[in-house]
Amino acid sequence: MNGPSEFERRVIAAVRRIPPGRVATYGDVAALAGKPRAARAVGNIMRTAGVPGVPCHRVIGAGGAIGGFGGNVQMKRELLRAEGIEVGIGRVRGFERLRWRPTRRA
DNA sequence: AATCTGACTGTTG
DNA sequence: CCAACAGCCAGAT
Repeated sequence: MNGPSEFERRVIAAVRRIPPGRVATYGDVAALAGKPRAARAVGNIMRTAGVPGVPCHRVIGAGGAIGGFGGNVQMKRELLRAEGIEVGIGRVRGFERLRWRPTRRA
């Protein structure tokens, strides 16, 4: 059984070092992993990994799209709010959108 | 090895 | 401002 690939490990490490109260976009994490264009792959890893201790709820879409959270988007929003990030409800390509603006570049 | 999928993103209409 | 389309990427089947 193959362990996590280097890319996956890098992505997890990047997400892991996102400080509380701060967030990063999938593109930012991808860039930190060395592939600024692999935002989609990052999302896939978040979806499959599900590693405890990784604040995956701090990773959001570039336009403020909250993405997913095992379908518990509400919980993800609550977690972000618990970290002092007030979010509003909007709509970005059919997904929920946060009112706050991502830092763009961790 | 080829094909499909999707927690993305930027551009167009 | 919102919806749809196209482009890109790594992992899974």
